[in-house]
Amino acid sequence: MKKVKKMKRYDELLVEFKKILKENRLKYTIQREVILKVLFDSKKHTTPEEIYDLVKVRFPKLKTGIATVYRTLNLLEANNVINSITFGAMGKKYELDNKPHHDHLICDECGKIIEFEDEEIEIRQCEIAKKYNFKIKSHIMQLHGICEECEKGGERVDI
Amino acid sequence: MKKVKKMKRYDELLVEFKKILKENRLKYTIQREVILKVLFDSKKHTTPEEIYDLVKVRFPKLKTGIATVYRTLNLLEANNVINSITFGAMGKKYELDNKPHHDHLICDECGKIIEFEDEEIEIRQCEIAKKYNFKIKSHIMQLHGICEECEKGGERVDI
DNA sequence: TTTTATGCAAAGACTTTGCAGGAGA
DNA sequence: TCTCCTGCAAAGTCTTTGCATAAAA
Repeated sequence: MKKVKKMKRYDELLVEFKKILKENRLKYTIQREVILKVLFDSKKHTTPEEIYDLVKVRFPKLKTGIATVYRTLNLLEANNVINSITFGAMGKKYELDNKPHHDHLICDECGKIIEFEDEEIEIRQCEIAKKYNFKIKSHIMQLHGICEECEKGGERVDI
Repeated sequence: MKKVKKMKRYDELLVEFKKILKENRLKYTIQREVILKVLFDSKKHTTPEEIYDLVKVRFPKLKTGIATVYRTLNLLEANNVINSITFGAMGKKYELDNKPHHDHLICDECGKIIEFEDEEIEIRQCEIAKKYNFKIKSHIMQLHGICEECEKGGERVDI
């Protein structure tokens, strides 16, 4: 039941990604790799628009279109290389599926996201699922509220 | 800490809604009530489009525009009369905030939503929040997977 | 050579907004 | 009367799609 996920290095991730491409008869392109790289380096949850901008800044010679970003994100998500998370009005954000399972504390004031893991909750979730004969594949848990800094009147932080 | 919410009758809900309108110097209109009524009667999570259609079917004489539906939903949500929940690609859905706090099991196959309550998880969430000095205002927990019927190869159900 | 990707621009889906007329307080 | 609402249509977002060209296999 318990699946421990080890943080992958970038080269491992790339090998895995190329394998997925091959299995689906898709082609390796520099745009696809660059988007993966940007996601790998991003330590936060990132919107398609932000990814597009990062690609333009870091690889200015490569003319990458926003459509390719969307297409690649959909591809990566469909193959479980990345996850998406949707906040109220803030839209969809992506992160690499490259760390142990975790959930999120989200500050509704500054938008900051704090990640945490809690085995006890995971266990309880399995029990609940069992009660309903439901087979859990994934879950989303977001605790919304006000973070310590905002409570004290801190500054605005980027997510 | 523990706030037990009793299921309200429609007349109680309406009184509360009128109070909110008054407090915000907003006007009572038949469109606003009708949208609230449709939400009250709907036992499922409902999209703006569905609410719009229901209003047209149930109150055909009233020419209600989709813009009013959106405006009213935003108003109701801002005043915590309704909650919204966002599923992956299925868009935003609303439900009356009129039952004890609960979370959702969501079948990725047929889209069915099963609601459940679990005090143990709520307690654990408070502990986690305390650890991060985070003040929780609300939370979202969705367990995604396959429901019993779909696992057995059941039929498609509307949410 | 064959197939799939890409960028661009156009189209789509969903939601919000501006406005003039209409309804509530 | 004065203010807020409404429907309509137009404008905004965000995302996807069609197409001709370009790049990978």
